[in-house]
Amino acid sequence: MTDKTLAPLSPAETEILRLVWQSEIATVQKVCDNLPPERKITYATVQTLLRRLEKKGYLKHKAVGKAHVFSAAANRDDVIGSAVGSFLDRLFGGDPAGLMHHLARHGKISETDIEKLKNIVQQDESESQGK
Amino acid sequence: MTDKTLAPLSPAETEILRLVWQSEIATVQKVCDNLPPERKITYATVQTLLRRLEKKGYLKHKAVGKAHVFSAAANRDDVIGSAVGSFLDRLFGGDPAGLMHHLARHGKISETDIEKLKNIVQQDESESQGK
DNA sequence: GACTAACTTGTACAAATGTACGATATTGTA
DNA sequence: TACAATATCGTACATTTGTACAAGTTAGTC
Repeated sequence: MTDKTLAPLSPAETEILRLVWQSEIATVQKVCDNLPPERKITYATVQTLLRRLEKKGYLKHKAVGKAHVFSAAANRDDVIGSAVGSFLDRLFGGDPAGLMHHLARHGKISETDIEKLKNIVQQDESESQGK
Repeated sequence: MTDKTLAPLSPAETEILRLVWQSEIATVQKVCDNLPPERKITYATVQTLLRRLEKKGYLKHKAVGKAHVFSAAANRDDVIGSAVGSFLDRLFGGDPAGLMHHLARHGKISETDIEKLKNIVQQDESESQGK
């Protein structure tokens, strides 16, 4: 057992959390810089979201110079897993195939992508076999 | 153009909307019945959510007997598309492959699923070719 | 050592969300 | 036709969410 289920992530928090995961030196400024250009949101707002993410246990920070550098405090894969899980529940009654189906039908995934997936799954199967 | 972007769906609303899509005769009672057993939520709450969904333009209703029967007022595929889209943006920076990858790595999809996907994609490709 | 630029902290606040009660209306039934 | 069961309607309300300003702090610079 790693962490006792953290408070749920809000959409805006999720967005910011992803950016922190993405950059190694995640300071408020850095996160702002990495926001998509169409995303109009002030420094102060990003800061608030980071604070909340820390309070909820998704992030931690250490002071470096006068700035705070944020980093993951919870396992990224677990967090993604639970976010995907509840999204799947809500919109597809928990069925991943429904989601995949949607993506495939709308050209969100190519044949190449599918080939890669196959490899991953096969890889996984042989692993659990050998175990 | 079909509908001018509706107000965003909240998680709870999404959950209920799916149940309406699912049952042909979606009355408040029916939706309650179809909730997963672990989901503790009263009749009144479901009713409020349905009302809000209607106000937002996702549902409409007609009176049948003393009850209201709800049904889709917006294209289901479009709604799912935009829900998936923003979810993807927030958690995977818009990259569907990231999501698929996650699902594959966590055994959420089998080789059979993948085979089916391949068919869908190939189908699609030949269609757009012939057009 | 005083300035200034870049930060953090404290706080605010309207709107959206999740959840639900009480009152009123409708309908089939005894 | 009066009753009981079942619905809807109006409303409420504590939290959470999204967004952000103002005041205080820190660290390098002249």
